[in-house]
Amino acid sequence: MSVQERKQRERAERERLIVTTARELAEQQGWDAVTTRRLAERIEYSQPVLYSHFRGKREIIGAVALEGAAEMATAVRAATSAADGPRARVAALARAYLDFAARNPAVYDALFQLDGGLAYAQEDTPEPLKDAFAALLECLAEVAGDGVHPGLFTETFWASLHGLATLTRAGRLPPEDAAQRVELLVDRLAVV
Amino acid sequence: MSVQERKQRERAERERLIVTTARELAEQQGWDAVTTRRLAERIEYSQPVLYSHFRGKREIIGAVALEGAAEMATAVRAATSAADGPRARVAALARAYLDFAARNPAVYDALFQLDGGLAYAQEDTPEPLKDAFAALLECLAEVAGDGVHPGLFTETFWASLHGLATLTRAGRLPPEDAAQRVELLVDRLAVV
DNA sequence: ATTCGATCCTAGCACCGCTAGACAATCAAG
DNA sequence: CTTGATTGTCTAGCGGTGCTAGGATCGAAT
Repeated sequence: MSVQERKQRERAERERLIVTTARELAEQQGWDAVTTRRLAERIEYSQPVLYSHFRGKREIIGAVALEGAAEMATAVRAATSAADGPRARVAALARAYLDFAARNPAVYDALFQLDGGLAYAQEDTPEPLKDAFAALLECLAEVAGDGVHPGLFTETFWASLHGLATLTRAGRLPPEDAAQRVELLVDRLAVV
Repeated sequence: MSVQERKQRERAERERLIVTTARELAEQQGWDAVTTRRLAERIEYSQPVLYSHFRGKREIIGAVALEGAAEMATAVRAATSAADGPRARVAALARAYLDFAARNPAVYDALFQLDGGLAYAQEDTPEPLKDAFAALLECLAEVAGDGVHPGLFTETFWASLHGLATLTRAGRLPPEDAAQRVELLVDRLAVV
C-alpha cells in the first residue's frame, strides 16, 4: 500500500511542478514561449509525460487558470474586508482586481483570454471560478442599487474592469490615467 | 507608362484580395485557421506572394483591423446620428458597438485582441483607428458630465463595452441578459 | 529468479511561419 | 530580332509547433 501511496504522491507533486513551471514560464516570457518541449525540458522529463497528466496544452492553461482564480478570490476578499464603507470597499475591489491582472498577466490571460477548456457561467463551472465570481458578488451586491439584480450588476461591473485590464495591458489605453478611469467607474456604477 | 499602371493596379487588387480572403477565412473558421498556406491556396498564389505584400501574418491581421476600424466608425456614426437626444444616442452607440463585435468577431479580434503590429493611442496611430475612437468621442463627450475629461470618459466607456463584448463572446457571460447589462451601463455611466 | 505491468523516452507525424534560390516571363538596349 | 538584365513567381526546405505510436526499462509480485 505504502508504495502505491508514495507513487501517487510523487505523481501529484509532478503535476504541481508542471503547472507552476508553466505559470512561471508564461509570466517570464509569455504564453507563446510555453511550448510542450520547453516545458518538458524545464521539468526535466520528456514531452509525453505532460500528456500523462493533461490532455494537452489547453488543459495545462486551464490548470493555471484555476490556480489563478483561487488567488484572485483571496486577493479581492482581503482588499474588501480591509476597507470601511461600501464606497471604499468597491474602490478597493476594483484596485485589487486590476492590480492582480497587472501583476499576473499570464495568469489573467489563462483565466479570461485564452482557451483553457473550462466552462464558465454554467452548472459545471469549476468551483474556483464560481468562488472568484462570488468574491466579487459579495462586495458588489450592496451597491447594485434598487431593482437591479446583484448578479447582473456584478457581471457588468466585472466586464468594465476586464475591459480596463485588457485594453491597458494590450497598449490600447495610455497607462497614465488608469487610476482616474477606475475612480470614474466606481463613482458612476456603484450606488452608495 | 500604362503598362506599369496596370501592374500597379493589379498588384493593389491582389493585396485587397489577400485582406478580404483572410478576413473571410477568419470569420468562417477563426484566426487559427488562417495559415499562410491556406490563405495562399485560397487566393491561388504561392505562399511567398503573401510576403511580397506584407511583412508577415501580423501585418495581414493589421490590415484587416484597419479595414474593420473604418467600418466600425461608420456603423457607430450611422447609429448615433439616427437617434434623438443624448441618452438615446449613447444607447444606440453601445448597441451598435456590441452589434459590430458580435457580427464580426474575427475583425473585432484583429482590432483589439490580436497583435496586428499597430500602434494604439499614440501619435503614429493609423488614421482609421484614431477616427474610430473619434466616432465614440463625438457622441460620448456630451454625456461625460461636469469636470470629467471627455477623452477619459470615452476611454472608460469604451473599455466597459469592450469587456462586455469579449466576455460575452468568450462564453464568460451568459448571453441572455446582454441587453440588460448594456442598459445598466448606459444608465449609470452617461450623465444626461 | 522470473514474469508482467506500469512508466518513460526516442523518434516521428503533420502542420506552422517564413525564406533562399531556381526558374520563367518581361522589358530595354544594341 | 536578339540579347541581357530585371521582375515576378514558384518549388523546396528550415526550424519550430502540438501531439502520439511503439519500444525500452525498471520495479513489484509471484
